[in-house]
Amino acid sequence: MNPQVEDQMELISQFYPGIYTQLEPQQVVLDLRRFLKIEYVQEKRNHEGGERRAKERLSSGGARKRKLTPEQVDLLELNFGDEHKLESERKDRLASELGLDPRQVAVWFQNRRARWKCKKMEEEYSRLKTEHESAVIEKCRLETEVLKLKEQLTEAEKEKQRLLERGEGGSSNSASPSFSMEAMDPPFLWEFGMEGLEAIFHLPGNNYIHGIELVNSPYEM
DNA sequence: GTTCCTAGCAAGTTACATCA
DNA sequence: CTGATGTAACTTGCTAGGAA
Repeated sequence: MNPQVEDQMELISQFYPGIYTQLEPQQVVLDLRRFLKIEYVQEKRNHEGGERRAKERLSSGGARKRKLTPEQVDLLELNFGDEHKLESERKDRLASELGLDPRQVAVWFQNRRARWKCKKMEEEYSRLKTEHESAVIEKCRLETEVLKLKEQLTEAEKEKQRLLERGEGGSSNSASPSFSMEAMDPPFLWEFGMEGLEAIFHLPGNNYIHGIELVNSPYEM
């Protein structure tokens, strides 16, 4: 038998006399470590505390994983609803009321806090996801609007160019090749009537814009 | 001030019960 | 029987308080 197993057997024989004698030592060590979870290595740092806890666990039933009754869970949930933290006094009182080990109550609260946090994170994720999706939709809508406006701007500029060319052809006093509001005398504009003006400055949906400002728009291609 | 012990917690993991 | 799921119990690493 290797020294470590020997040590473990000694430890086990102290706590659980009579149990190991009927079985192979290796099997006893494996089984007891499995079912009673004797933290041999960890107990080195806190040996006495570990022994005490191991004994407490054995005295309170030994076997692990006992499903709590609905009544026990109800009372625990009720207490958790009041306060997520569990001070020592409340833990002992609850354990006594429920007929459980105080450690079980502590473990239940730890697990319950973990589940609560997990659920909160899921809710937060869901909320952020919805927000993100709304933002993406709004971004698409705005991009589409920008495209439409660019098209309208292009059309307006083409129309402006056509009008300028017609103006140049019919009048010899217009020397400036570039378009500007200042360069256009009111009589010149009025020559084309209201239809000509609207072709330049009117946008569908009652959106009137300033031609010059749109030319310098940040959305310009 | 330092060391040791104890208790509690979060995060991650394991083991078991239950169900489809 | 088996895989998925929920959860009790455990492990690890850390912190804090009290006693020696």
